[in-house]
Formats: sequence, C-alpha cells, structure tokens
Amino acid sequence: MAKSSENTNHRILVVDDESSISDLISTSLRFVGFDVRTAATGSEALTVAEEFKPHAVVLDVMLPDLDGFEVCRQLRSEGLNIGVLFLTAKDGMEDKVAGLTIGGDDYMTKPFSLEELVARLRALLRRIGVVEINTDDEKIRFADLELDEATHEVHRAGQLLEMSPTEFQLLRYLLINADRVVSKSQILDHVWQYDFRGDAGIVETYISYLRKKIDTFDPPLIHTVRGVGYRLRLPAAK
Amino acid sequence: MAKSSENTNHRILVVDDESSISDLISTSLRFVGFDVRTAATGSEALTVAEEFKPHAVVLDVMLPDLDGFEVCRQLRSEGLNIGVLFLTAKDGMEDKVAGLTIGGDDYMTKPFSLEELVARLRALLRRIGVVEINTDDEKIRFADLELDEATHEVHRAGQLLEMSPTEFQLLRYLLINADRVVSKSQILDHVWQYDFRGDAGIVETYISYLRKKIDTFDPPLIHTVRGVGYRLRLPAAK
DNA sequence: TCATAGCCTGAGAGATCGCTGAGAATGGGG
DNA sequence: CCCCATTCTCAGCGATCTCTCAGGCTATGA
Repeated sequence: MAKSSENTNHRILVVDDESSISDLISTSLRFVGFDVRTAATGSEALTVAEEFKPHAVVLDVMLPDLDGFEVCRQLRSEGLNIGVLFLTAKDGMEDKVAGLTIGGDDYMTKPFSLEELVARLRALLRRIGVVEINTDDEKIRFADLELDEATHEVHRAGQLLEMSPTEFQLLRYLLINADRVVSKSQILDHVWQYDFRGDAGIVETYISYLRKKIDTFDPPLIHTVRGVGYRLRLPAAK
Repeated sequence: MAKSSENTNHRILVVDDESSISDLISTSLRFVGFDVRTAATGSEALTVAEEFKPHAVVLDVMLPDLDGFEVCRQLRSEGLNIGVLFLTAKDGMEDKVAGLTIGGDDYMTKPFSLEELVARLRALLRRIGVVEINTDDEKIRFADLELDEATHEVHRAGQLLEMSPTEFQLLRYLLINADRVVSKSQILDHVWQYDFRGDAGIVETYISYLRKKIDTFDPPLIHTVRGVGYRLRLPAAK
C-alpha cells in the first residue's frame, strides 16, 4: 500500500470488537496517512466520536452492546456529516445491511482485502465531500494504461479490457506502486483477503492472467524481478 | 558493512531467543551505527520497548512465550509508530504468516544475509517516516554507476544492466564500501546467508560475473588488492 | 628469471524460480 | 438446476541462478 499525503488530517474511527481486525485495519489506514482512533464497543465508539470528530467511521455491524446501525443513528442524530463504512460477516445479513446504507455510506463483507478497504474509504470520503482534491479524477494512469476507480474500467491504448475483480485489484496495486518492485508477499497481503491461507504462487497465476490482457500490447509493462517480485515499468526508462 | 552516521540515534530492538542469532544481528546493527537493545522473549520485548522506545523492531515470529504477532499487536496498540521486521524460519511457517507486510512492515526468512537485513531495515525506517533524508531517493552512486534499491535496477553510463540477486547484493556491498578495501571473508559474511558453509572462492566467481557486466565500460571500477580483497575506485584517485 | 601463492574464468551439475495450462471447486445468475 | 465466470491448486517445463572445480594466468619476492 502506497504512502500518500493526500489523506493527511482525515480522521477515521475504527470500531470492531476483535482487536486483531481493528489492529489490522488501523495499521493499514495509518500507513496510508489517515489519523486513526479505535473503539471496541458501540458506546465507546460514541464517546470517542464526540471528541475525535471523525470524518468517517469503519463500523462492524456486530458489536457486543449496541449494533452498528444504532451507533450509526446516534452519530447522525448529532447532525454531523459522517460517512460510514459498515463491516459485516458473510452470513446473509448482507442484504439487510445493503438496504440500510443510506446516503454516501457503503459496506463490505468480511473478510476483505486491505486495498479494497482503502479504496472504498477514499471513495466514501469523496462522496460525502470531505476530500476536495482530485474529486473529478479517479483515474490512475501509467503509460497508455488507464484504470478508473469510479467506473471500474481498464483501458490500454484506448481499448477497453475486461477484468475480473481480483485482476482489477492486482493491477491497481501495481499501478499505485508503479516503477517500484513489489514482492509476492506484499501483493498477497494487500490484494488478497486477509484470511487467505494459500501459497504466494497464486500471485504468479494472476500476473499471468494480467499479462495476457494488458501485455499483448507493446511494450510490455509488467516485469519480473527474479527473487524479488514484480514491477511496472516502461522499457525506455533510461 | 560500512559505518554510517545516517543511522545515528535510531533505536532498534532485536528480539530472538537464540542468542547466537540476536548477537549476530545486534553486532551488525551496532556496527552500522544503530542504537541496539535485545530481548529474548516476547514479554521482555514489551518491557524493554516501553522504556527504550525503539523506532523499529527486528522480531522473530517464533518466541518461547508470546508469538511475534502478539508482540507486534501490543506494541502497536499503544499507538506508537513502530516498524517491524519479522524473522521467520524457512519451513512451512511461511504460509501461516499472512499480513506481515502491512503498514510498512516487512519480513525475512532465516537464514538471511546481513546486508539484506540492514538494507531492509533502512527501507523500513524510510517508509514509516523515521528517516527524513533521502526519503524519495533510494539510490547509491559511485562514478557513473548507479544502484536503485526501489526499482532494483543498476545502470552504468546510463545503460541498464541485468543482475542476478546475488550479483545485486554483492554490488551493493561494494558500493556501500566504495573506495575501501573489503576482504573476501567480509564479503562472504555480509552478502551470503549466515549459514553458508562453502569456500570463499565463490566470491571470486561473482566478482568475475560483476566485472563482465559493469567493467566492460571504461574505466574499470572493481580493483583487486592482492592478498587483501577488492576495492571499488576510480583510477584518477591515484 | 623462476617459483609460487593468489586470482581469474570457463564449463557444467544441480537446485531453484517463475510461467503456464489443465482442471477442480466455488458461487452467482438465468 | 445448469451454466458460466472466477478463484485457486498443482505439476511440468524451461530458464536462470548458484556453486564447485580445475586449468591457466599474474603479481611478487627470492
């Protein structure tokens, strides 16, 4: 995950009762530049929110005391313009959550990937109008390759390329780290769901898929750095 | 390994229960200028960290009491911006360890080389923002030779040179010690994995490989100091 | 000048790494 | 319920890399 100064001073409150999850999330969000606080219960969340005044809340629906929706209601009742990103287990509750996400809110099912979390959170902040800059441009470009966060489309040389969700996320991670080497473990940690227990070999397979789609054009952009990882680069690069 | 004033006052906590390993690591880190403390258990690590306030921790995943992740969690839960470099055994444990590269962290499998350790640790400190200088420039230069840690590229006279992993590490070691003579055993100790049980003759072979790549240009930079070792230098400098 | 220790380098065996095709397992949509 | 897209595992292979070894070369000191 690339460090970015764009998030500076945006306050995010992370609410989850499993400390392993809230640690994982808060570490990632801090690293990309957010100012993060955590809470383990609904009431703690309300207390912390009062003084912390977060721009957005990452909120587990299932909490020991109040449920996430109640927390959300009470946060909103204070008239604050707070975005909420709900987290829910993948158990059928999803549809209910989907119905309850109003306004600019969003939800994700656990387990998720960290890249996805950050992308959704940024989109959310953009929607509720907290982030001003780059508000009309959600595209990442490298050479003649273009990835659009908003439309979820990828173009190379003006041509639309079909991507599966995982391919899209992998490509985004490579693009964010364009020109830098990223290891297979880094990719696994950021692009795959945090509970993935497989081999890093899966990354090779997906790199292969990606190459078949974007590197049938010239020049090839995805380069292998043997023993280290992968790197997006232009051959011309001096 | 070169002494460098750049690391001055950066505190590193080394946590490993095998004293041979933690001695090896702490000696190397002290030599390159870090302020080092060690701990043999997870709880000791937490105690020491409290008063030592390290900038980064080199942390064995396998500890007698708590495991490395738990130690990491507890260090982080205090909201401190601490980088963690995990050490893991090469056996199967790898797949159990997901999420090790989150938040700027990194990991290495044992056995590793000391050069690699120092390079990774510096990169980590750079990422988490402890090191201010050269924050966007991870290049080492000597004459018209340039090695880039981020892209893993080597250029001479503007031309890109392909390097195998070992060649890359050897060249980095020579560059760090530019103008100084380094012996074959020094090279072996720093560039090769610490459990390498072969002959120092391997160094000659790799020097030969390097020369074929970087010293086909003029002037030659790698010079043999007979009976002592090798030295990177410009001919003009006497 | 010669002898010798130290160094260089080519050849090649063996190990490792990464790429890819095939196919099983999963899950959503028609 | 079946079909299709997608995810993931696995194994074969080809390419690259590591390391050993041996024969030849070079600097150095007697």
